Amino acid sequence: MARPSVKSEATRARILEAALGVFRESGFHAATMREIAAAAGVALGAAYYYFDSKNAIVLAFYQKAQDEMAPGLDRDLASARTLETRLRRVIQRKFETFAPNRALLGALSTNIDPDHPLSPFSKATADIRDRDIDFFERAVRESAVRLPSSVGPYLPRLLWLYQMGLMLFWVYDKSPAQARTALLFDKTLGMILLALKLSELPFLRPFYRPAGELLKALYGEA
Amino acid sequence: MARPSVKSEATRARILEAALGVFRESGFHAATMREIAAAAGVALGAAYYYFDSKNAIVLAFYQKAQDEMAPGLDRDLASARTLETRLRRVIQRKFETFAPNRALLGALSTNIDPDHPLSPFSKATADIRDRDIDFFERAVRESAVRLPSSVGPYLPRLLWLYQMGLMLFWVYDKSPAQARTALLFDKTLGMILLALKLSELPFLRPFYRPAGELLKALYGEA
DNA sequence: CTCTATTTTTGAACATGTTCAACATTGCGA
DNA sequence: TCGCAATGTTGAACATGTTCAAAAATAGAG
Repeated sequence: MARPSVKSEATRARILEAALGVFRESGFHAATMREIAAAAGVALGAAYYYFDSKNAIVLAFYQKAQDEMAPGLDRDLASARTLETRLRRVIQRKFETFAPNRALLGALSTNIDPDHPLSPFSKATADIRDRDIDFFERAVRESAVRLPSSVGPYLPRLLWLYQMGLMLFWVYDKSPAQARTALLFDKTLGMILLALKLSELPFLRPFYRPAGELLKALYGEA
Repeated sequence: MARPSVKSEATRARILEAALGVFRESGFHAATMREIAAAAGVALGAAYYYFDSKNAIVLAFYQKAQDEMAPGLDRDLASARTLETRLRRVIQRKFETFAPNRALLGALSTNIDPDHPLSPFSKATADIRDRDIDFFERAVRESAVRLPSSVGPYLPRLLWLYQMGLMLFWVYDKSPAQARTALLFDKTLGMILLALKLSELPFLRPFYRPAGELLKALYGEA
């Protein structure tokens, strides 16, 4: 009974690298599994031995990126106290991590269908998603900010959603150096934080109450 | 030089109907062009003579639905004055129109990639989109509501985006009778209208100013 | 080392979206 | 009515994601 060998791992890595290369070269769609296999120096079938599908390769890429990103995120969170700085750093790091493969990220996040394997909302990406949300959980939990009880429990998931939207915008942002995304990020983050502060004003109760009710109904108690 | 004959139109319609049937039966993905052609009683190639691609069939479906929806929307807008009622009716009608093909709509809106033909943001869907936005333009323009100048010009597009999000949520809403979507619709529409009213308070300037700046930068002057 | 079970590798085969060249039908001017 | 150009129809052919049975390499027990 042979255990996963070093050689096997190397072959897998080689295929993954080859795939990323081909993806960068021709884009996710135009890239063919035959090209990828050829670039990795293996037969077509071998690619399928290591990865369930072309989609699965993209998932593996994201998972790897997430692994590499984690220590940096730990540092980010360790060195900042205010919620604004914490969020800014966490999201900024995601941008930086994926910058070299910005286009490829499109293949992963282009699908909204929760039944599609590559959707950010699918079961196949649940692990990835939970790990991602966890960083926002930490960003919120250990920060010195008073949260309205109506949104508090849902804030990490909402922030993840917000950041997901930003990433989507970024992936397809054709402005130089993705300046539009930078602007969107800057302004909206400010607005979000201001909205959280304003939620303490009794005056604005009529606005925040339905939001709280809605979140409770959609996400459940918890 | 023969002009498009009645017979030709009939064949096209037959293929479209057959396709919708197969889509409803097996879902967009599982449906094959060969099935569709067979169901329509034509050869595979004929389907491609009338529709550029499988995707194009979905576009044709949406376009037809839009045509059928237009008179109703006209009536909706003629018979309501307040912005809330106008928006509620317009969006409600879209839900009702697409209800029988809710799942199929997923095939159209699942993709966010602006380069994907079936994306609500693509060039291929620009006509459809513009017509859609136009209804929101009318809903806003002829209504008796004071709009903050900072968002006014962008409101139709923003509302279209909002409604797009609702439709997406709805398509994948697995709750009985899509009750969750109904709740989301009800609460968020109320919040939007309240937000528009609150925008007149000088007190909340710090919140609305960045929003206006952002919209101006992203959408341009206009 | 030898043998066997497991892991890895291979490429043919299959299904399906799409293209295309050939064929059939139709409309119309003469 | 005849001939021809435009329109409509056909199915074979192709590319590509995926499956699979068979072959090759490998590891470990004896």
